[in-house]
Amino acid sequence: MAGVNKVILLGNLGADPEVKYLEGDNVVANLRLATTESYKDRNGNRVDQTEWHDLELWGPQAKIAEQYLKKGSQIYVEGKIKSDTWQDDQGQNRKRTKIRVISFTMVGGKPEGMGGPGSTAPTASTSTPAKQATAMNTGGAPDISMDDADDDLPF
Amino acid sequence: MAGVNKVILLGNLGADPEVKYLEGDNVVANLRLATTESYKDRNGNRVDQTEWHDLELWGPQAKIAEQYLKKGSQIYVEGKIKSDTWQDDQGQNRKRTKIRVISFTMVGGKPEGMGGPGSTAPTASTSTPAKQATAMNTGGAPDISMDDADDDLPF
Amino acid sequence: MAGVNKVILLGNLGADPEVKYLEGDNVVANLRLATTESYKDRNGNRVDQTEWHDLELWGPQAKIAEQYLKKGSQIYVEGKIKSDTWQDDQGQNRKRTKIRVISFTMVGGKPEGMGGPGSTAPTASTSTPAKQATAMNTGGAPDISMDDADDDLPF
Amino acid sequence: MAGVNKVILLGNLGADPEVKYLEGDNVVANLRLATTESYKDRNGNRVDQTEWHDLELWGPQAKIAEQYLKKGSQIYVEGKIKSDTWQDDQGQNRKRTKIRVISFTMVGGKPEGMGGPGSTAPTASTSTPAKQATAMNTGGAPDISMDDADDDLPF
DNA sequence: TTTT
DNA sequence: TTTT
Repeated sequence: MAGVNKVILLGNLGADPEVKYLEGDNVVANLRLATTESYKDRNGNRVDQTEWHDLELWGPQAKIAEQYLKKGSQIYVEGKIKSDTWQDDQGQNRKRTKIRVISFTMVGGKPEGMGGPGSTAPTASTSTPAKQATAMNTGGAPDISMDDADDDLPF
Repeated sequence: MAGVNKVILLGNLGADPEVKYLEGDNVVANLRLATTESYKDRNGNRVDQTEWHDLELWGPQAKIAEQYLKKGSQIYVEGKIKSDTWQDDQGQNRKRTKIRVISFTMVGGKPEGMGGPGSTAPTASTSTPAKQATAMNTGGAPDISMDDADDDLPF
Repeated sequence: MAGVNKVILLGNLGADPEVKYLEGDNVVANLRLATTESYKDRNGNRVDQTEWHDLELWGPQAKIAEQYLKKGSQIYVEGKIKSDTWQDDQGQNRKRTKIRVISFTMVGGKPEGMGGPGSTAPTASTSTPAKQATAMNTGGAPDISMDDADDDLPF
Repeated sequence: MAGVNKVILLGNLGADPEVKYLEGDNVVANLRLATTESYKDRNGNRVDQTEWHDLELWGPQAKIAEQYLKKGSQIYVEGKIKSDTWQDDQGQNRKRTKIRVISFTMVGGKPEGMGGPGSTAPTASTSTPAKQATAMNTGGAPDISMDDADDDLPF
């Protein structure tokens, strides 16, 4: 049935991306993203509330994340909620929820360590012409709008 | 820092709302929402993938949900991701993620038992006049756009 | 530079789709969508405010719209804002804004005239196997999640 | 009827905000926002496509925009589509579409001239204590999540 | 556990 | 011009 499962996040990475290269050309990156909201409590005091999100990126996006993102990077993300369920050692049902990223884009300009000589490897755009070039042409700040609908990923 | 944490869902309820009346006028409703996505696997076979979401509504929204929603209802939801973390009996860190609903609206026409004179329980609108009226005045089909930003809820 | 231009609509069609078949296999459908919002004015009177949106769909989506949507259909839409600018006869700059639909889905169950014998033309799924089938397999209610990023449309 | 009319934009201002102070305490700000999308045409050449959006902000938001935003600022915006229709001199029906901003937030760090002690005009926070403080407390980078649903604006 |  |  027709359904919509959409997540939109804007926040900062709490750590560098964790990237794993799997067999069969697959790459997965895991990111920790903080979204912070400020509000006033009933006494008028400002309170910051931070929510931490586990993001998962696959394929070319994982590589771009590895290359350009690091702790503190501010990104805009579109994705969907995805949970894993399993039984733990005690036979209890467990559930873990993460965000499967559909697209993301860096905001707020280039990361500090970027733009220096050789820092944005010019070979990137030639080695993976179509999608990697996307990142190169924006001057280092990856602008990723590719849809992963056809990725046929193993889950 | 400025952050965005937004969820948009369109799906069907897997069960009737579970509503709890708490001390101090507070009401909370929990909903189970299914969003189903269809795609083709690498063999061209159609696969349905259902994600189950735990929704939480507070105050007037909880009452409207109790009044109008039931198993099978199709709703559009805006909310935000919210996790609880705690330690279980074994001293392990646990996390549970749910969707705090900001606004929702029923889609696909009125529920079957609705629309006749007096069919919308009059007690609901008297207990919380202002906002409940929102639902009443649309002829029974709740159209809820109220923001809960000022609810000053206990979390 | 990285940008986001996203529109999310849920509303009803004010008229049947207008479909044009162009040279070179292209098809375009134009829809008029109403989104209605209810609010209370300063006197506590309920006011309905309707916004009309011009939607534009291309290719397989246009055909699915032609086949399944009609005046009154309730749909959920994701798209982006797109304006045309030109000079009119008086040499004045003119601008027209429409929504280029990325994906849409019908909500609220099948249209009335659907489901009967022959009503969901079986030839549709064979003539455009991959994407048209998406609509067929949902039993008539089109569930369209295809991205049109690669359509390479003439604008 | 229940409807959804939601716009999400991430882009840069093409000019400084234009702010008008109206009778009766009302303030309105108009912004020009560019969202740029990159794609490859059928020859594999990268093409940048920029869409310009007319944003309209009212009340406290207009003042915050005036105070903190300027040409080039990168902002994330949520709003809704709103059109004005009228007849021009020739008796022709005309339509102009703009985005009524519900909330916005600056991205990419503070503006350059900001952050020092006293650098954020203290008069702003006193004139509209509650909401302006939102901007003050984030260290100058306005983080605005207020809903304008209750503004009861003159349109 | 929903829906088509 | 839709819908409730």
